[in-house]
Amino acid sequence: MNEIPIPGRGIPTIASGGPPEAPPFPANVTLSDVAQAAGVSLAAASRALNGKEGVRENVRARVQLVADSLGYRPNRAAKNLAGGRASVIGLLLCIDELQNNHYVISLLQAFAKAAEDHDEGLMLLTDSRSPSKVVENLIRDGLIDGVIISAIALEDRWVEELLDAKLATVIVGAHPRRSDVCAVDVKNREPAKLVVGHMLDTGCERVAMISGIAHRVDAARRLAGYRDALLERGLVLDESLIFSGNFTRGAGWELCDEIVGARVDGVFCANDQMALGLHDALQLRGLSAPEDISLAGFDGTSLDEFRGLDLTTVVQPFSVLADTAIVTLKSLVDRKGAPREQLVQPTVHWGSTTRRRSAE
Amino acid sequence: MNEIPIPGRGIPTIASGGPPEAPPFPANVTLSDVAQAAGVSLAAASRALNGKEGVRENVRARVQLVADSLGYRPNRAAKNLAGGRASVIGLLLCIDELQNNHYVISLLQAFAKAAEDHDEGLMLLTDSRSPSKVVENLIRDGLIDGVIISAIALEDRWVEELLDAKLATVIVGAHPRRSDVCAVDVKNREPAKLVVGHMLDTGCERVAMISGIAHRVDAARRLAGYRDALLERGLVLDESLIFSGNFTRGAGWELCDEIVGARVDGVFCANDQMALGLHDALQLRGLSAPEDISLAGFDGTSLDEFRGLDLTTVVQPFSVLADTAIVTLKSLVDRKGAPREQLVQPTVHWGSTTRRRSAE
DNA sequence: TTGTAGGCGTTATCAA
DNA sequence: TTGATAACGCCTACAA
Repeated sequence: MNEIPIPGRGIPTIASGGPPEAPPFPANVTLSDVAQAAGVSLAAASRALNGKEGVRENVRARVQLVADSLGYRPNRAAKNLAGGRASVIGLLLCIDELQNNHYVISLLQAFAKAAEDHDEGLMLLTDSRSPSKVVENLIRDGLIDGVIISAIALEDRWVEELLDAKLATVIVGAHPRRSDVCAVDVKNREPAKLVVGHMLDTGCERVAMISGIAHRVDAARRLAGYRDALLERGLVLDESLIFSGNFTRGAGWELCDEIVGARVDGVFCANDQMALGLHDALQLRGLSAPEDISLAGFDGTSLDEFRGLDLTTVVQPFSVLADTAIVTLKSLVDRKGAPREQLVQPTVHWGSTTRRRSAE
Repeated sequence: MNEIPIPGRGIPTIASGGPPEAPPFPANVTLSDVAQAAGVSLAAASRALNGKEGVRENVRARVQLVADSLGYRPNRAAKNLAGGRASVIGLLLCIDELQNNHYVISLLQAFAKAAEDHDEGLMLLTDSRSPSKVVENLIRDGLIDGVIISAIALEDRWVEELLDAKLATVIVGAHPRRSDVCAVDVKNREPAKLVVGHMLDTGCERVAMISGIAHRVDAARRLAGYRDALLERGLVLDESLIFSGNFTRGAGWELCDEIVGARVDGVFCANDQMALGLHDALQLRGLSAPEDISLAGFDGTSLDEFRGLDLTTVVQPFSVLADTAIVTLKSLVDRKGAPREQLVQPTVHWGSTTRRRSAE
């Protein structure tokens, strides 16, 4: 065992004490450097640092100390190659959605933060090539431990291929058919019912809905919530008040005429984007919310709109969603199993586009 | 040399012919598998596949063929560990900018595509932690070959730290002070001048400008272009017509009153977001472009706006920007050197918010 | 032009 | 509880 510091590497011994003289970026210090400095074997150092058992507590503490003082950082490539985790997760999104879909952007943002919190790298995967190509790469490249996919931002065939592969996968949102996959989603039905109910309870008599893309699970659930609210109050369901949208701002904008023509006094939109589009169109017609029409959305992605607009909306807990998804994925990677479906509770932001309860 | 397929790995020999029986994802085939199947050594196979010299052409062809038929994919982690390139690049952005900054989103989108074209992985790096922390990780983790940073989407200290590190770095945009770094940017001054000139040449007599964040290079250059256009036509520069904005939609919205009060008949905005905000505000006042006020922006991020709005704007060639940046970074990683500053030519989209040339 | 062998930094499997 | 030692998959001198 050669205890002499390797020339050129400049490994400070513990005795020489204190933090390194702060060269901006000390030469890479490897596990073997740490082991040497701590006077233990490579294996012991590895175990100590990874929290595995089979190390005396005082040894573990010493190794940890040395590692810290040396500024040791494990090399992820090596870690990965050696069969450990890569500590990198993939996030698969529809690249084109990024442009105008605020939900996707918020998701991306949340995952960026959550990944950092979990000390995981975040690899951005996109769908511009064929699914199988990407999936292949994912699995074989050995660069990531698992994938998180946004169901709603991806064509079905993508999701299918991914799920059929044996890569650890967590889906954010719900899959229309498959239940053999871990999914993390926000509750859709309940809060939709809550918001619509609120409109009905604060003076609205004809509440319309702009629904989302028909075949999507979240859209269906929000629509169900709308129905729930009406039925619960013994109101008849007027199908002509359900306008079919597509989650885009343009949809809300274009449906304005029809909606105004239907003489409604409240509109629940399946997402904020459509609510915003509708709001703009209404504004141009000199109509405002909630005076003329109560307005509510879903997602909470428009809270920071620049103008006064303070939309009532169901706020997705993006950070919780991301965090949960990552925890689930890690658990999957470690073969610890994970719950099939986890529904996260959103909050409702009661903005100024709906009336306040008279009781308040 | 054992030519017998290793049990459990199921490596199809060439003789057994054709593409594998399409198990969705054949067991990982390694370089050594390829070498074995091709009847050459590991080293030879490596050389052949990596285009290094010292391999007979026919051997190279054969290895390539075998590799393809086996569906060989190099393991990036191993490649990286062995000192080769990781084939992963980092993209460092300000995570909060993602929310409302269309430029950043477009950039991200472009890089996602470009990275895929170059067969590079894209690691999303964010600025939520301290710079040095991230930089450290980048350098030591050994997962990425270099970083691309968006200058305008990052605090200066970030850029500084990154540049001071010895990691291969390309900056998209311009750095206010440092010139010792490779930068890729769009031309700002010329096209700004062109657009403003167009407004002046098509009947506008008082053209205002909403500038961007003062200390940013791109903002300064666009402003310079505005000045150029006026001066070139021998017009006096009315400083009161330069309104200071901050690149947000809200800025355009809020400046509307002032601008209308200044009795201008044209406004050049330092980016599209401000132009959109201004447009909305004008529309609410019953004013429209170009009848009342000619309007132009910069970036080209609003072309797909949902309503009729067809804004005249300088369109950034995002894909070219991304491609150039990646090529430059790769060249840097390979220590081949690269040009200090590369300016990419944008195009101008002549929309309906400015008048047409009378000649047309 | 080829092949052999050593090493990249970790983790994991064994003996001790 | 420890510590050698063999993988992991690849690249690259160096030797043949």
